Amino acid sequence: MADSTPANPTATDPAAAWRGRRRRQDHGTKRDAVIRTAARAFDERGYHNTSLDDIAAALGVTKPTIYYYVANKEQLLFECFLAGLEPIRAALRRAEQTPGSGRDRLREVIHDYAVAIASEYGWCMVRAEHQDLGAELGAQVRSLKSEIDRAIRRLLQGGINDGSIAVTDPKLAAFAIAGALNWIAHWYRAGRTLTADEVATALVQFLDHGLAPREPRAGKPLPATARVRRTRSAARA
Amino acid sequence: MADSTPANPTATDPAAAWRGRRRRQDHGTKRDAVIRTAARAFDERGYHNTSLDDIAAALGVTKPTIYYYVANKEQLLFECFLAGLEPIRAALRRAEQTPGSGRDRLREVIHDYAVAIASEYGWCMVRAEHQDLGAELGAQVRSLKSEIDRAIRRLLQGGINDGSIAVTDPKLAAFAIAGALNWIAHWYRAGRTLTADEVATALVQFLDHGLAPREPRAGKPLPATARVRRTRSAARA
Amino acid sequence: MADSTPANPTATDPAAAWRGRRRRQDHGTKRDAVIRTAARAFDERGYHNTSLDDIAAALGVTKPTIYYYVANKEQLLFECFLAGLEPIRAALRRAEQTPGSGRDRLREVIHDYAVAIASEYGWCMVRAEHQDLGAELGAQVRSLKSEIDRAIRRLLQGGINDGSIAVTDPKLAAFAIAGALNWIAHWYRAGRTLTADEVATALVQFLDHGLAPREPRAGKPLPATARVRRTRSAARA
Amino acid sequence: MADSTPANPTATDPAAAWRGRRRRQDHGTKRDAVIRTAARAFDERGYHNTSLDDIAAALGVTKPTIYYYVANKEQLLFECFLAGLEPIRAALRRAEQTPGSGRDRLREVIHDYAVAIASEYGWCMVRAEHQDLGAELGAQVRSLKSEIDRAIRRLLQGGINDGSIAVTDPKLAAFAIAGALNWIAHWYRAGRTLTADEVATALVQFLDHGLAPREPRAGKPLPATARVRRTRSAARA
DNA sequence: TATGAATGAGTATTCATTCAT
DNA sequence: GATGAATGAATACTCATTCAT
Repeated sequence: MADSTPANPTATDPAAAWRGRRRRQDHGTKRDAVIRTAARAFDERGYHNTSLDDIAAALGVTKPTIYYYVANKEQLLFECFLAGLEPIRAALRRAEQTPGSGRDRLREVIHDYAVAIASEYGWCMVRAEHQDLGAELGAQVRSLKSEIDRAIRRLLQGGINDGSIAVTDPKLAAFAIAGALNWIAHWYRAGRTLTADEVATALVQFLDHGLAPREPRAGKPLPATARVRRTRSAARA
Repeated sequence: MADSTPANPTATDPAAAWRGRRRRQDHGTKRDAVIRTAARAFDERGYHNTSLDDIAAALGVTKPTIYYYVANKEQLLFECFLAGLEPIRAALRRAEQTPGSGRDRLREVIHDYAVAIASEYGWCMVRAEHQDLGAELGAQVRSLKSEIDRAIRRLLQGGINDGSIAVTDPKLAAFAIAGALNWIAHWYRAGRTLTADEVATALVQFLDHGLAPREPRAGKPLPATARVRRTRSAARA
Repeated sequence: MADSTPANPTATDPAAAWRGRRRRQDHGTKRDAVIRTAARAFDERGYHNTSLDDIAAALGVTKPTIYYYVANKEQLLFECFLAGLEPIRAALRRAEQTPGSGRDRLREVIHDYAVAIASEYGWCMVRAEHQDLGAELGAQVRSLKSEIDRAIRRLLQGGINDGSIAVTDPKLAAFAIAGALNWIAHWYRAGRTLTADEVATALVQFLDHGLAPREPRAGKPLPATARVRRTRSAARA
Repeated sequence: MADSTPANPTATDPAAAWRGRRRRQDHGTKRDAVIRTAARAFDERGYHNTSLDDIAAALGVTKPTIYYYVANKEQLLFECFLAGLEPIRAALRRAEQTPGSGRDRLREVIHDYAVAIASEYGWCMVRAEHQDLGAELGAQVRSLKSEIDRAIRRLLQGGINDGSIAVTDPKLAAFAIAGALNWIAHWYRAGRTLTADEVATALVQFLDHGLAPREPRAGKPLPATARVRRTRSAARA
């Protein structure tokens, strides 16, 4: 699912996966193309308003072909979810291995989380209904989501403990943060005014300070270096 | 749609609207019952996984009866949306006529907005897909939603102007706030640990200050009186 | 069903039957209004595309009211059929009591038949499907229609016997004549260029001579007096 | 749609198209079978009294299969119409390229038209209601029908000009002729006493001369050769 | 690998009809 | 006489899924 190779034609045009003619290894590429195309279609039309025929058509393939790559529609949605979730989990793993105040580490996570939600998989992660996944996969999704929720609460608690964060109710704060970030999937469209990175940065700032005017010496500016790593290929996608 | 009468049996058990035997005037009550029941069903199972038969069954009525009260399923979803939206619009109207700093007024709105989203109509307002409403109603919903977005931005700007609010990007701040609040529809279940009012209050606080530790004298405590009006019947619904 | 009274407001505006307030006798008038309105609706939209609600709406009445006047929708179509058929049967009765050559008498019948088909009941007589009437009424209609068919064949045969008519196959000739006349229900709209009487006269002429050029002395002109009785109120309706 | 091959089993038993096992190319045959079966069902029970399940059952297939071949029920009716219309249009094309008096050419057309109406598509061409086709297809049908009407009027006018035809009003004559022929769809059942060709011939004769006794030398007999081409496979169908 | 063809199951919607008032 | 409210039954249409090729 990773398309870190910047020059990956199937990332922007998944249907291209069926045009090239290099036999071997194609399977993975094609499967990714199926999933990515599904994610886009779900995002545009919603899960139930997207038929497998729609997805097949977008891929320039026929419906049964999709079944060659995924077991069924449910599975397809699940894969979209996983694909989108991975960068968030990576960010959390990174945060756990990074030194720094709870607040700084949380800010990092928030930023990367925001970028992930702004991806084409945002819809599948945020707006897809658990009921559409059936008992089995639905439970898996729920579990993955709550794992993330717990990780964020853990970061919050860490910040509270080290004095870098002050929130009264970490559980609700986690929900608020998640909400503000997940909501990106509702309004953000890539290619318009803002890049994913800009959105992420602005949200970090808002969630960091809230509405209240900053006191003179508060909020020592985020060390510039910390932001350098950003600007991944996905950021502008 | 208003169920200000605290002792309204059909608010908790809409099917009751068909059990009483006072013929006339029932029409409005019954229609409300249909809409409320639909909202609950959509919330539980999602729009597409809820058949009109499900709703009819929940009401103890047959399917065509639903068509006696609303034109079609789309319309039904739309009515749920409107029913849920009304308290938010009322809160905004109230805010516009209330004196006070932009920040105080926005806090009020945030609180009431949160309570509204925690209602049984939350799902319909937040999670329903515009595509499911068709061009006509979809556009109406979009327009109503953007009206609210603009109102919030206006409050933010007011606060920025009067110095009570400090956000760099009011547009993104509005999205963040809306997201944090709308997300309630994803996780809140009435009747569990928290009341809607508690959730609302906690979110107000978080959005007010963000993660940053409060500086000594900052955030003069919200005058206690301001919170008095709260605790409406809906708050615990 | 007869609206020979020229000044009958309910003939052109059946809904008027519910506006007047003369209690007694109204029943018949209202029933006629129901039937006439149904006939018009069936003509415009077809039987299956016309709901009883449509008819009720056209009458400014509610659906159950219709059931006060007719047993059911089938019955309603049947009544329309009967209403339209009556003038044709009258014409046939008249022909049987009229002296003259078979050809002259048939011409009379053709004329009146044409006018009847051009009425608002034309559709119900010609285009309604027997299956829509159910076994019982369907059989009645079939029987009435075949009665008319037989009467026409009898007239033809009379003409053949008295030498005024020359057709090889009276059965097929009867079908051809009926077809030419019934077809009026497909194309004729009252109030446009032609009156029913003009159409009738033209068809009489065509069926009388066919395509073949008339021989010098053939077709002694129809005595002018014979045409006088024409021009009934219905003719222009 | 052409079943020129006399030994085409699917012409009489469309369901046979699903029994053979020659995969490829069947598509067209099967589609024809669907249309032909629909035409028969509509003829027997009427459009609205025929469910797609009925048609599917007659084909020994399930309902969705029908949707594999046609877009919807409307479309199905339209295809029946087209299938039936084709021979008529062919006849008109032939007439335009044939020398001879207007009257002779019209007689040819009348004959072929009659045979076409006597086919299993007769009902769809003549009795189907335009409203059942929706705006789009309804307009197409209307246009095709009026094209035929105009062609007949043109033939009439040609005959009038060359003196072979004498009708006062070509427009009404065209309606009368069309009516006499279309009416076949109401009364003719294949396989009973008369063949389609016999009916056609009789109607040609009647329309040619009308009721009036033939004058001694009028109506030079139709050259026998002209009738030779007749007797196509469809004639008895 | 991919597809043409088929189907089972489901669902929104319509409407004639009934009946208590 | 008339109506508001309700319902049973029917039906077009969709779509995920399968399978032989």
